[in-house]
Amino acid sequence: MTKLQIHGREASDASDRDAKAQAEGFATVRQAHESEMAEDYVELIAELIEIQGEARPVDIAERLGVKPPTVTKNISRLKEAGLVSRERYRAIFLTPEGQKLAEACRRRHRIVVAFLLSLGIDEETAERDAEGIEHHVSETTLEAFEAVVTRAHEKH
Amino acid sequence: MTKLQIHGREASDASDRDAKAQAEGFATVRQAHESEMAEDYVELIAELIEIQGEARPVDIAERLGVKPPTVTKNISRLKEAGLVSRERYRAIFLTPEGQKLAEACRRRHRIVVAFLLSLGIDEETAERDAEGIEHHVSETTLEAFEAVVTRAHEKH
DNA sequence: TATATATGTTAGCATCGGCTAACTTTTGAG
DNA sequence: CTCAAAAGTTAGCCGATGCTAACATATATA
Repeated sequence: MTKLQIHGREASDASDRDAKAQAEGFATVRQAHESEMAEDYVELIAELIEIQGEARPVDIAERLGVKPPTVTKNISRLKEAGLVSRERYRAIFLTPEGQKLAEACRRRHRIVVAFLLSLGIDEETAERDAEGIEHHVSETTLEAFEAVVTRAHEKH
Repeated sequence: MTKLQIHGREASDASDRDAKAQAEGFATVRQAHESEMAEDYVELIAELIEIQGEARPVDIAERLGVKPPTVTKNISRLKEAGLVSRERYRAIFLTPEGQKLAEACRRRHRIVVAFLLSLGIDEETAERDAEGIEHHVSETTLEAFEAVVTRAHEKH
């Protein structure tokens, strides 16, 4: 097949690689979206257990801004995924795996918020943006954020 | 109703406000997700028109890492939304509104990438993370990013 | 110009994560 | 202890965004 055709694709190897890398990037974002629900829930459940001693659907629904049936449905998905344990009508607990994920999410969240604050962004915006950004930050970028925060603290 | 009950919610006004703010944050993230598809498509269409002279479904599919029928379906959604114009089996064009959105997205994308690079992150990771992050960056945060990039450039 | 191949569309399906309405269970106040 | 209200669940709906299989159209080359 001849190269550089007008319609029949395959312009060059370079743009093929570009396209592939781009496609992988979008795939990564789509995967991140799939785990966002789980991450948001376990993070919130850990938070609620810490401040209230237990996590109940009604509180989760209120804080996520969704209705109780949505929470019920998603909690059962998390149970299937092995992240939470629970019996009908009872409070929700994290499995060891869920705790591990929650801990990682909370660390990441803290770092992203601290990083945004260190740029001079106001607290409310920092929290809001962090909520969306945190799910899309690679470990590499997270470490860079952490370094900035540390440096900002050193300069007190 | 008495306050600070074990089961009957309403712990305090402060935590009520917290919960509300948190819920709004999650709502913002969900809204961002709804516009992500449109933003990714118009951004990519503008890019393809620039580098190839036209945007065809096959290229969009390849670069997004999805199958052609998905592109057909989403393009028709964008057409309904008034962002693209097109006739069956022909290349895709952006309406003035679509061009405006594409331009805003590309500017935001450029800033986020430049910002991550200025933190010392490698190009591939910067591109990958930017793809996910860009949809969740408020104008406030974007300006802070821009300022960091500008300062980094000034330092030669 | 005829036709094989590349491109594009349609139809039909699945999953995810929202919702409302209606029902069940738990809880706490009287 | 009873029973009303709060909390939780179930059933059934919707829209978004993916997919495959089958079909339609356009294009380029023999």
